[in-house]
Amino acid sequence: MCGRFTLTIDLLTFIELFQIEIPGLNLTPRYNIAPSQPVLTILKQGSQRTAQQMRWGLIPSWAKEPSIGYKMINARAETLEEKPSFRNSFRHRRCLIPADGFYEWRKEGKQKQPYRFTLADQKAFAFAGIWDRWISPDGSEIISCSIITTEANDTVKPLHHRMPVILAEPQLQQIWLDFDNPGEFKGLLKPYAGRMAAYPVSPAVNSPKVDEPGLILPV
DNA sequence: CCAGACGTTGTT
DNA sequence: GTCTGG
DNA sequence: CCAGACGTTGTT
DNA sequence: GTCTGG
Repeated sequence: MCGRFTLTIDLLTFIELFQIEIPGLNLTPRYNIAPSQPVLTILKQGSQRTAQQMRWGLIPSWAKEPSIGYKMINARAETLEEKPSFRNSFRHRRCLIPADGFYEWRKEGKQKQPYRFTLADQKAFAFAGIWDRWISPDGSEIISCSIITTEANDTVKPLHHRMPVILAEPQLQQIWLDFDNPGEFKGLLKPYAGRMAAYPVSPAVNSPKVDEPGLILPV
């Protein structure tokens, strides 16, 4: 599962890691990115990469109401090829969603204790994402996205049985954007096999309105 | 044929 | 309990 | 994901 | 838009 994440890197790191320069991009560090908010994504445009702000929570093009997006923040890797809401996006509209951490919660007594997960080296990575375009009755457009989930790996398993698909290697990220043959992606949508780190953080992160550096400090 | 759903997570 | 908002 | 709202009537 | 249920 993935319902909250972070992206705290600076612009130079972003350019080096994702091989894309976006004129005028203001990469404000984010410590609590929540569903329904705009997220920074990377997609392929011809042979180039381009960046696009999207709403997190995929609204299928045929939806009558945009509120359906609140239920579409994650898409299960196991059923991507079948689900009417995701299938065409999976085939034709994949994206990378840069991040350097994500949160999971565990009930501890009556409290919900949040934990932050990162790669062991703390470097930024990308979630595998899909997107769609929705046109409202008045003609305005919303581009929205969903984060793919898979089984949890050994680091996440103690907290939850699902985790987002993490693409850490630039080569895998490129394949995710490029493939047009299903055989090429099968290996990508697996629990992350590299080393990760996890630590408890302040419950201040529970409120999606809070977005400040203290949220990623260990408690 | 038309009507109605289309999703995930977590909890029981 | 369920939906919307962030 | 979690937090917070969830409604109508009538009055200003 | 496309699939499932009736």
